[in-house]
Amino acid sequence: MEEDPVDQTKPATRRRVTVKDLARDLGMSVATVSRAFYPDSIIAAETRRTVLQRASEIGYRPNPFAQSLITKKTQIAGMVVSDLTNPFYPELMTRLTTLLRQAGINLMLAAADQPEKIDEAVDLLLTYQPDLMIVLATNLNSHAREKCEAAGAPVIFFNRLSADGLGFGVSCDNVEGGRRAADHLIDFGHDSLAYVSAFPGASTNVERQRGFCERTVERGLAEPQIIEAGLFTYEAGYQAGLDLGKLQQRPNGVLCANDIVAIGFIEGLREGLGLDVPGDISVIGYDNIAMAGWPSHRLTTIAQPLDEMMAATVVLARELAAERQIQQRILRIPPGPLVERSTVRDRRKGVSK
Amino acid sequence: MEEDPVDQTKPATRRRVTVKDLARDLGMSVATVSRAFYPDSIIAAETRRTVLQRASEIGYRPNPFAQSLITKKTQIAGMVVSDLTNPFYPELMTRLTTLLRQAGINLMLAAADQPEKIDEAVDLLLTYQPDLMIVLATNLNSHAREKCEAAGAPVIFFNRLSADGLGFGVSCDNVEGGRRAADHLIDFGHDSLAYVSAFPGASTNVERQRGFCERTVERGLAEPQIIEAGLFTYEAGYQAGLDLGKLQQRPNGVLCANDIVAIGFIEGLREGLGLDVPGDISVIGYDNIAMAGWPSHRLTTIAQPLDEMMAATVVLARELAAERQIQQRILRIPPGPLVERSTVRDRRKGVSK
DNA sequence: CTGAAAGCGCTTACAG
DNA sequence: CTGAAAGCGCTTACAG
Repeated sequence: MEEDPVDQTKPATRRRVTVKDLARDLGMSVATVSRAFYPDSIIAAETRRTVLQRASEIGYRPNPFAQSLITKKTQIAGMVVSDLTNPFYPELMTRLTTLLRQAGINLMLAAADQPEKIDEAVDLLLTYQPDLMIVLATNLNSHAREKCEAAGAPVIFFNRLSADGLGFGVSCDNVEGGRRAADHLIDFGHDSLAYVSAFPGASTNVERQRGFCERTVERGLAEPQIIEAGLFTYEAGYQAGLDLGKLQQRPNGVLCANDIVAIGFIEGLREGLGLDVPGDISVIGYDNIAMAGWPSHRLTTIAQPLDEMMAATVVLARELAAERQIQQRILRIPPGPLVERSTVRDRRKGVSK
Repeated sequence: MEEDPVDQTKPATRRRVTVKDLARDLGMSVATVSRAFYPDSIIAAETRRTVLQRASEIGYRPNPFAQSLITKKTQIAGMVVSDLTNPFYPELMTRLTTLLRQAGINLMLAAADQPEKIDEAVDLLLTYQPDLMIVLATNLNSHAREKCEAAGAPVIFFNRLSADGLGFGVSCDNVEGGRRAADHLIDFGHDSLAYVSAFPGASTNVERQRGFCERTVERGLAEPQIIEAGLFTYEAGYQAGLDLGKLQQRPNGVLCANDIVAIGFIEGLREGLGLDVPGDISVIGYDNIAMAGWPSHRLTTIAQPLDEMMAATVVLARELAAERQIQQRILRIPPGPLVERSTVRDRRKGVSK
């Protein structure tokens, strides 16, 4: 029947519809059409409605590249990650990306399997003139931070703060979290404590340790012993478990720098040293990742106030994507609750349980 | 001493250096300067050297937005993810991002905590005219795929293929992987097999199941029983473990759709049914994620040929970012080896082990 | 091989 | 409130 020789053999040129097309279609100038997309610009309400209406009909959306050439804003946030083996971060990334999208901000990724290579990745990303950077799951040195700022992209440190305390930061009160862990252990009759330390340059690690140790001493116990795991990984935690054997006095209550370290640590204790958790030693983690709730782990842990932390980040990101200069600041969110599961034993004497 | 009143109080205007600046600096035209950055353009080798040299001295890099306005290429790949709770994907993301960066391709993220919302995320991303999309850890419906292609972004499905078999795909030979698992179990004396199925719409799941079942029958055993977990998650695997109790005949060898399901499944068996793995039942996973090697799991599993899969993806991405039209194709990589750990027992009679 | 000019798709003073 | 014009930072025919 061949009634339809319209088959477009040309290579699907899919020319995007442009502001000119829409203007012609509406019999308006491109200037007017353009204005309809900016809430602050002066344009008749009726005109705006017409434009927006027709735009969505024919599928017009302003080309963000052309926009950014003029506005110097890209609505792009750079997300800098490295250590994605800690499940805390993937869990976070999807949600944060979703939230930012709802605020009209797109995420470009700068990742590096080796943390030292993160600078190169950031460099390429900077080429795209992101309005801001969000640093997750890695350490960004001051030099790199300055480079971002020089390129017009202020940086938000999520969860960890930068070493020099500059830049924007969103983090929970890790000192307080550490204190709570100490209280919990001591309340439950533990009298010999230890802290499993992870990356020494990470503020989270340092602060949790400080809170934990401070509070322990305040409560009249000896300063907790420190076991250096060195990294925020399962493997490092596992090794720390083995290393516990080298301590002169065996602690009966331990706070680990985070959940993934705690999970490795407990395995190390069990497999390597044949110790029982919580029978011989009680262990607390930090973060409350999904895995902490798995039957194989049932880890008692301090939760992070994730929702609040993300909400704060989005607010910050919106401001930075919209405005020019904002005062740098650090946002501190109170720590989440201690989630009791099965890795802390009640050692109180005379307490029937 | 106040010898240095040079403090730049102006708000760090950081005007980016532009092609004009560089041209003026070199006493050349902007056209010539521009050409230096395109290997294929006609320009004296000497001139190119000079330009590139000076460019890197004063920190000039072409503005990709301005470039893309003309070239219609953005060097941006959209990465579509959703289910990041499966550790397989985060492990992958960092490495893939790194590799793509080395090829000069930047990654923009489209994520959604609920898989149904992925379309909206893709929509916003499309605004940035990515040269291609890479789909990971989620299902993209045909409609969304067509939308991407209509917007000029061909899509590469990584690990999973699209339901309709269209688009580009990089995946290992999951049928063969399933067959190997069957062979291993049968070689080790198992005679009653089962498959724990995950998301029914995922090609990985379907193919592994098919290979496993086919081979089992070929070897003369009864068709494996199917336990429906429904999702690629720990929780689904755990529930499947409990559900095993409902089977009329208890299998002694099981292949799970992937590692994270297998880990949950084993826990379910242990905690819920009091069964011993591998004493009562042998279990094999698929992927060989880092967690499979942890002492708490020691999961026997079929490895994915990740390096090859990523390399193939990068090659594809480069082509798509550079050229106009490329024939769609599916790349099949042979499966990785079966990694023997501690979740499969040797049941052969008369074999001293 | 190089340069002057047009133009990519937008926004934004500047007039009216 | 709207339109004509300039210009963002580039690339690419087109001449030479």
